Amino acid sequence: MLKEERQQTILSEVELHNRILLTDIADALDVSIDTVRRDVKELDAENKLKKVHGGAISLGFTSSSVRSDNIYRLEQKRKIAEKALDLLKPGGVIFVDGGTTCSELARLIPANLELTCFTHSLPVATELLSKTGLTVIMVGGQVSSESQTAIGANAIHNLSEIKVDYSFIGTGYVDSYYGLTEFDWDIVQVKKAIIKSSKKTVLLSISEKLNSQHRYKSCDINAINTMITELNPENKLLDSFRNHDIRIL
Amino acid sequence: MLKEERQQTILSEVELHNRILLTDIADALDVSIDTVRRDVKELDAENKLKKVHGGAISLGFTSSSVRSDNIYRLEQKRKIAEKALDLLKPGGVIFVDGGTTCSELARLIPANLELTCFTHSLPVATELLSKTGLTVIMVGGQVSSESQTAIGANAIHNLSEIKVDYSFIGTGYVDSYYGLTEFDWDIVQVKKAIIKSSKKTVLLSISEKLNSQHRYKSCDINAINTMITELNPENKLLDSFRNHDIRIL
DNA sequence: AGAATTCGTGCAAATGTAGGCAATTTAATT
DNA sequence: AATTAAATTGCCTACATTTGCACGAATTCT
Repeated sequence: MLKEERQQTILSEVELHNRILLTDIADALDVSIDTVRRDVKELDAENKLKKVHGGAISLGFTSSSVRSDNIYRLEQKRKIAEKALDLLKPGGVIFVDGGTTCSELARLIPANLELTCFTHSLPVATELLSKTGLTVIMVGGQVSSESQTAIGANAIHNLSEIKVDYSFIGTGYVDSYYGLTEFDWDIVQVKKAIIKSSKKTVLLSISEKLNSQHRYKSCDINAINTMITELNPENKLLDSFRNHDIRIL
Repeated sequence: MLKEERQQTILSEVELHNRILLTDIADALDVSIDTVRRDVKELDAENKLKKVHGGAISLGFTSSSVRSDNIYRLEQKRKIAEKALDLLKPGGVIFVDGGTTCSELARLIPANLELTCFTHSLPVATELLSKTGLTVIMVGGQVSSESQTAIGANAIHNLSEIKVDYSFIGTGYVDSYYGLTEFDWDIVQVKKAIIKSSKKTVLLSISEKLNSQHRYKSCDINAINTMITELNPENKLLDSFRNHDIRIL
């Protein structure tokens, strides 16, 4: 049997079944496992498949990091996300909300950090999946096409059964007097559930949202333990939030 | 024997068998290995075939022709998905499994069809969200990075609380005797739960997977109500599935 | 934590490759 | 027809690749 031929067979098997064992292939092709191992190593180097312990898996599954390119105020959001990273500790359990800022946080989480991440956001979950150290748990429920997050009674019920160390949430509007508010009632219900299932809640918000409000209220401002904006913590714009027992980063 | 004639023979052998061994050809044509080697070298230079260590392979057979970003056997999968579309009725409630074939189904569902879709697959959910008529419900749970689907006890529990009209599932391996089998134990548990929560189960599988099996079993073959492959329903390859009360499309 | 796989490296045997060389065949020219 | 030049072929040798095995290290499973 020719080497090329063998590698082609291996590739087909991987594409067909998504995953293969070296032992199975060695058995099927009647060559030693070392040979298969070497083949898989080569194919991996050529980016034809992904080598894993004991076998190989198809690339088609693993490689998808989707991001819509023009995110509003991306630089500010990235700055916020970077500050939030400091709160992450190995072995921690966190919740990551939907929205572009939280997605940016998800993107910046180091791949090797050992962390358990809950989320109800499809894009965040997808992003987090590329990090090897993470355990990702999707909170299910009806998915809102607008926010791409699970909402509704089911999601809220699922949230009621967990308790995380930190939740990182975004908000539509934030005001030191009116607290966190939203345009959408369903979203508000979910935010409430998230906050309830968190020991500490971290708000990620660009400064542009400060001192704005809308019709439905997620929580009072002092339900927030830590607030992160792209601003310097001493910035005047944050003054009105200082006497609320909130840590400002 | 003329050189031209010999090279022609080599070429047709390569086209016929996709590959040849230098030793075989030398033997068959009763010339020295060196001569064959030189011939193959020339043919390779003329791009008539690809020379490899120990022999030659047909150009159409080379791995470089299979780019990894297009899905394996996409055309066949699309054909399957199109057949599956006929089963969808307005107002129906369905479950869509993960995997490339089911993703293709998700992609082809008409945007205006009024349908409630459950899924435990992140890519499928994301795909379905773009259709306005659909209600999408994500089944939550720990997300497997390999399959990008929710698996584990939580997902299974969530599945236990629903009952859908049709579930469209894929499988790693299918055999008329051994039934549906998988590589991964966790996946099997989820498939079982999916089947249990469906009134009818539709299997989507490309014919290449027929008559293959692996170690863990999802279900007997007659747990499947409808089986869809890219083949014509009358195809001989499907014969072994006919006496199992399965509708074959 | 202990057992069982799996991995990676080095090694040796077998097989395949490239290039030089001489013998033979083929083609062309005188 | 004889001669010469070119091409082809087979063989030989030195070198490269491939493959299976052994063994300690690393990883995963229970």
